[in-house]
Amino acid sequence: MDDRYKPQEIEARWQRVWRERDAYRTPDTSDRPKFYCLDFFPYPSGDGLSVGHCRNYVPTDVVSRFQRMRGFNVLHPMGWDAFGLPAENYAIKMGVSPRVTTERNIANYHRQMDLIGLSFDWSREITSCYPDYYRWTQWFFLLMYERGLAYRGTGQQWWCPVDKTILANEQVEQGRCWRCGSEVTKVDLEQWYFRITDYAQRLLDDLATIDWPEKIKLMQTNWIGRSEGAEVEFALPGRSDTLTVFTTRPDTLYGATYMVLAPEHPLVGELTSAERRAAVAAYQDEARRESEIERLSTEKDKTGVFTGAYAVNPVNGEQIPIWISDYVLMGYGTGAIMAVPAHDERDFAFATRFGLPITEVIAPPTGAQGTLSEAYTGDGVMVNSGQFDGLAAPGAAFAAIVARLAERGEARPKVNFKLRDWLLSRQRYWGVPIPIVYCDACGIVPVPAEQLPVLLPELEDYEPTDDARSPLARDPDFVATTCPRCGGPARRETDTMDTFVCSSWYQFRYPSPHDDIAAFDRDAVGYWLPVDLYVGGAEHAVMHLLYSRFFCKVLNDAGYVGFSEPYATLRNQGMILAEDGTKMSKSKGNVVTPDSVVERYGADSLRLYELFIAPFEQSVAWNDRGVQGCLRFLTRFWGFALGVPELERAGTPGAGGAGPVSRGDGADGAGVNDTADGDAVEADALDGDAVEADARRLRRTLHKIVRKVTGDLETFRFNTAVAALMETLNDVLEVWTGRCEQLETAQWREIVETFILLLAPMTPHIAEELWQRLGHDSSVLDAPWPAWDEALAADEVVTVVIQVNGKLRDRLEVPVGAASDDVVALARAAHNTVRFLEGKQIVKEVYVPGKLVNFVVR
RNA sequence: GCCGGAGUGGCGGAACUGGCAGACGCGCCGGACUCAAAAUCCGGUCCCGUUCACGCGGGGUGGGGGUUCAAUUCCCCCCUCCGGCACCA
Repeated sequence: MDDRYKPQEIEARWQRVWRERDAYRTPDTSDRPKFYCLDFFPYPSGDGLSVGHCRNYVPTDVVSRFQRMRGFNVLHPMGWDAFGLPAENYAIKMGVSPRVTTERNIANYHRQMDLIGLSFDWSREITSCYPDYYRWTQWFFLLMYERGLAYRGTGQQWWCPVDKTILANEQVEQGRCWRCGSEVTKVDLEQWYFRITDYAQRLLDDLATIDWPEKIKLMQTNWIGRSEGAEVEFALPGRSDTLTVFTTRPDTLYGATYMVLAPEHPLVGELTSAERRAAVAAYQDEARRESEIERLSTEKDKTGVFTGAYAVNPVNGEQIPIWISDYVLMGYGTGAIMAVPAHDERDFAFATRFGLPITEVIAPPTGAQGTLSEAYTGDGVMVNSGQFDGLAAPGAAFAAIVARLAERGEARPKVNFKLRDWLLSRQRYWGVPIPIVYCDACGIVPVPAEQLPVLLPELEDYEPTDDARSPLARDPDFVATTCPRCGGPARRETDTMDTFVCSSWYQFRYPSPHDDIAAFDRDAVGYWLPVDLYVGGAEHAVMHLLYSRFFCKVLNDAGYVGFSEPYATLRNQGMILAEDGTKMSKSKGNVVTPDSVVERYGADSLRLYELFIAPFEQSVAWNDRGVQGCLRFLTRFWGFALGVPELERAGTPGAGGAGPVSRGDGADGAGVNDTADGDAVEADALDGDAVEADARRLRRTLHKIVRKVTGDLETFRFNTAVAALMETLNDVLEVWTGRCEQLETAQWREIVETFILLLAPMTPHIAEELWQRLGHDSSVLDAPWPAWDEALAADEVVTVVIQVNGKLRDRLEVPVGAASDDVVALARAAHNTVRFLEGKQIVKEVYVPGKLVNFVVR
């Protein structure tokens, strides 16, 4: 047998063997505890996987293998979020069906995942663009519809002029389309929504029950945007209706000196006086034309116009002018505000610009200002507020004012959320058809579940249009149907669903991926879910991760599942940047693929480096030379591992068993090297002779590394696990190459086999190969994870640091548990310490057992 | 602007509860092997000073202050970078 380490050769061989043995098949039932380990649902892009994607897949694979060795029944599946715009855009450009390119991309992803040795159970593969999957996506839509959670609504919506589709709120970032980056505009359209706002409070509350990164929880909390306040009615002179505003500071009501409506507010037309009509209409027009980027800019000066109308402040009966301005948003609260310039920065800027009165009603702790140079938004005491003067604000004042106005029905406590309903219809082809039919007689009719799927037809022409209609609208065979209710002629809905709908429920599909009577098997889902470990990038914090939680809660309410959070533990991997520290991108030509790395260094070295490169959650620049370092480590381990059976065959008697072996200069030299300073002589005395010391030391090292790697894998500290393995191998090889005959062969075997087991989750191919070469018939995949003995891992001797006035002066080796008086006495006499104590008075002695002695001297 | 996170050698990083700063890896320097190169192996590698040398001393974790016998770690102020939100009343 060739004894050189040839990673590509053994990796290809074992991958074939594992495939033939179906080694990654997860049984549906098992006596073992379950562990569901899931990666974010990937979109199979034409660019294939980069080493950046591996930063996600390698750690989850390591955890899956680790948990399997620890006795869990592990579900580690993979599938494809296969609908979406890139394939469709490519189809428009090249005339190739998105189905064809998507399948090609999937095949490539699958190949690359196999190449790096991922242990997916491919029998559970799911593909969201296949009818056997999207049939159930449509079923979920019907479930939402039945429960009153899917509705059609009109309103101003985000429109991406490049992708030619409507976008949900979460999918617009700083006024730009999350996918293509072009500026979005607003259009009025009737669209389909999911009523996620009904779940706002629960989506917020349940964050406390899940083990997710605080950063993600915070982002969701901010996105949901709960704020407590009150609704207050302002009377309109000469009219029977009132103007309702939402405010979080009812305690500032006496300072409300004007009101502002959003330009789109429905009452603007009616309220505007004849002489202001032209100016108001011009402003509304301007606001409508303005791009979202311009409108959202907080830099620009406030703009607005007076409507000529007035409202009555309910606390003091004063008439205050009503303005319109684009700084008030129609989509939040009531689209109208009471403006309190003295205590709100935006109102202050507006009032200053237009010369509106500013009345101070909250005095800061330093006393009332009289004239304000900026808005005071802090806590204080009410002033200029009639009977309420002197109340603490907002604290007591908030409740007092609301209670007083509530008596007359002019105010009520109110909680508002920033979260909006999820707009899910898309005017594009490559998505799930919405299972709805429009009948002239019956109106909106859902397609009955037994008639699903509504199949997505193949088209000749995928080009989207500017009129906000899906390309499906051009296919008469698709559009024309009969009404499921009355049997009369009807038209199909031609919009498709946001692909985030597909990915909101896929985690329920893997336990029963081929179920053709339900979206999922309840027992299987009851066994496997919630997902125990979910891993993906932080960029989906308020999109997929929010939608998916919402779906789970709806299923819970509908009685399909007994839990309301789908992902118990979430972790976000850091990004891998190119070697120059910039983002990897095809256009810059700096993408590193797993293919190129595997070709040069092998999959195990790639995997090891992905783990070693940095803490899991941290972004970091790629460095090919780092992979080289991992290959060196594996090569050195390979040589050692093969040397052990060789030693066994040579029949060299072990030193321990055959009694102390006199080794002359070599052993002495090593001993001196090992315990260079004089203090260490004591340690040797404890352990008996030097031969025995090596055996004991390596046994301790071995138990320590098992403890270390186990703990690190449990807590996602892969980088330090790898570093510790490298360090331990260095220690082991020092004895192995210098004086291997000092240990019994049985101990060498124990060391090498334990090492193989520790490496198995991270570098499965080399582990399996060496496991076989060491004489095992069964696969290392099913070997039990090694245990450690706390007593054997415990140190016998510790290094105690000696400080004088906090400065390091010397070190001392003492037995664990040595009496503190003895240690301090030894420390005081240590040869370097003495120089610093001479002629000084010791005012304090600090002894931290097993750690350090500090003499404070004067 | 607001809310988070992070600043440690030439580079990636380690130091888990306040207790030896720089583990491990890369790179670099020197050496061995080689006709040569690659690979591999051995030694060195935070900065300054001092010593023939083993050593020894001083400084040092973005900057400034503080608490403590002791601070990369805790507190206050400031600077820089990254991420999120962005007129949400």
